[in-house]
Amino acid sequence: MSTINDVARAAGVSVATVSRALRGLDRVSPQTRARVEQVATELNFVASPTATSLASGRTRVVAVVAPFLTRWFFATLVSAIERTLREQDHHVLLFDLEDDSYDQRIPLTQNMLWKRVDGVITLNLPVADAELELLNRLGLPVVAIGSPVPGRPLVQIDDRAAVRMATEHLIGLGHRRIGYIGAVPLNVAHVQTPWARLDSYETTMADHDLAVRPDWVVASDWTADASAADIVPVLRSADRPTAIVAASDEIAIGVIQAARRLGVRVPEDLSVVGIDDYTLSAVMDLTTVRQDVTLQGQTAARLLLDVLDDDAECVDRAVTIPIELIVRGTTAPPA
Amino acid sequence: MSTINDVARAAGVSVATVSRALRGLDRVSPQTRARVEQVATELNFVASPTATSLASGRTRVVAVVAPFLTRWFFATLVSAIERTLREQDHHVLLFDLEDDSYDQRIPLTQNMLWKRVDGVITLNLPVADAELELLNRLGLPVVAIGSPVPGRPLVQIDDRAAVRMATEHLIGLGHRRIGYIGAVPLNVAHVQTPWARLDSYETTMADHDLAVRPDWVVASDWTADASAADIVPVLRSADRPTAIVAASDEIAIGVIQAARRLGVRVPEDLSVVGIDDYTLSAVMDLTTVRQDVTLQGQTAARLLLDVLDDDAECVDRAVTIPIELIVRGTTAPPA
DNA sequence: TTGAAAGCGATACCAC
DNA sequence: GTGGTATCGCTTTCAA
Repeated sequence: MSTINDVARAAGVSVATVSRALRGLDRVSPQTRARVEQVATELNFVASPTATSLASGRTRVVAVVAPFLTRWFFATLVSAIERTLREQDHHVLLFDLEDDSYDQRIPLTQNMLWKRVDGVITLNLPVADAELELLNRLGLPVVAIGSPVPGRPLVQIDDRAAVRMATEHLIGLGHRRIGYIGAVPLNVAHVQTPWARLDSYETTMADHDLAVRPDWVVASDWTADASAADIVPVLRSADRPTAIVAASDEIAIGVIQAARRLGVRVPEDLSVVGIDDYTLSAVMDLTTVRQDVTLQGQTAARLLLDVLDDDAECVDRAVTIPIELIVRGTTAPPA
Repeated sequence: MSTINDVARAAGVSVATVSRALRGLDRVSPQTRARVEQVATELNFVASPTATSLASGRTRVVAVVAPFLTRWFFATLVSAIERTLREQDHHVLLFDLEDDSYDQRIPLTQNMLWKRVDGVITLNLPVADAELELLNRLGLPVVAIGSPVPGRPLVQIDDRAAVRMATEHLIGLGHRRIGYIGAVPLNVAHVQTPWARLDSYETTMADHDLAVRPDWVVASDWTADASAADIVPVLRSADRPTAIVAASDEIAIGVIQAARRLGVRVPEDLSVVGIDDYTLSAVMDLTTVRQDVTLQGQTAARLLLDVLDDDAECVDRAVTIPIELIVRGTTAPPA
């Protein structure tokens, strides 16, 4: 492949001129630019990004850092981010910090980021102190989604409002005996979303003078498989709740399947509401609070691009993406 | 941050020695190496990957190219690839070629790859002629998953065997009236997996002297929402099949939900079998042919690393990952 | 075992 | 407008 020297030689100009011409800078005559562009095309010239980065100090690459990837929420975010960045000629370097030993994760390191990326987008990633110090020391712009990174802009939904919306939907239908699934196991206690959601459930119940029964609040990792197992004792008990708020749609689907297996009819015997509006939620006819995940990804990417392009201040701003109740078939008034 | 010069100065040696010492090359005395390493640590030195790449010609970055990302299959692959590559100090540059206009995709370009990555892994990506020519011209090692790239190694499952396994499971249960969903709409006719699966269904039926009824072969894009809608006419017809082979688990889930809505009991009135063993398949109690997606990703990554490390020949090899029938509750003998 | 110096392929400043 | 050239930070001969 050809270098800028080849182009310069073939076009009969200097490399400086080629560089200017191809990057659309001014101080290049139209004829010169045209000739250079033509030669570049003929020679299949594309500037070496590695050389460009070394000289300019910018990589046009953004690190996207996720604690998992296989979950729908994260994959959707990554997709949205990638496409938004690409529109501005930026690329995504992806880090899946999942460890083989569950309940742990790989830490962010200098060697993942240093001189490799211009900025970072974290996806629901609670950062450790050492990581925070690293990001600050490297002077990297960061935008957080979901879980905040101290001092950095944050894109999120209002978790409390989402759960309140779900819970009050059930209350509005006449439910009084309402359980909750999605309390966090201790090992992920540093993630805030689960806490905020659980707390909002409790607050909302209290606001309506409804009792929170400890045995109706069940912990579960956020998979359908686990929740299907974890909810069984609640559904089996003689006096069970008439409705369940699930912290996510995947959890909700687990609950629905468990109910079906136990002969508990949804929604006649049990109403179930989730949060997310996951890919399968429509087909499962699941009532849910929708969050626009793609919009969250786009917003974060644009926020970061603004900082990178304008060298603008990386403000400690928080953007909250609206949510929306989608009533479908898994909720109904209690029997 | 510090450069190799800072380290050299602080350690009282030349940059050449620092370079050798830190990369573990020989011809460095143990004492020198120790001193250099210590100084490097003290100064938080990490070699600039951009400078290293320019000098060495290698980026230690691999492009992972997918037509979608939000689908479970692709996200799982990407995750496996990222983790495998990271173990060998390689990174993933991610490209989601999905276009806003559905049924189309962004093409691979020189500027995505040239001097930016050392190799490419394609995920179920049928490459156009121009793209193939580009990959060859750039001399990039490529490993394909799912959809082959001519002349390059391929990691796949045996789609035909998978569908045969699913179909014969139904036949073995006594079914004779077996339908199929997952034929491709015309706009994605270039993807081969759907064709292979459909063809295998037809062949298997023929091998067992069973009729393939055209009205029981339904086209559908591969989402649960679509399949739930597309299967309705079949389920509604007076003489409907007693069993359905779905080209994927997501499709199968759509079928099951449609059946439920229409009052068709699964598996009493209708058996359903899928392919994948998707995240929700267990909780949905879906009989399926499992494919190990993580293993496919790992295998592809290792294949590519072999080529990159050993400068080995990029053989036109095909690795077929085994599949396995998982019998669960959505299949049973016909009434 | 170590060091000097020539690349790698662009950018960007400063003359002209 | 255009060209010369120092510079980015490392790798890699080649000598010593």
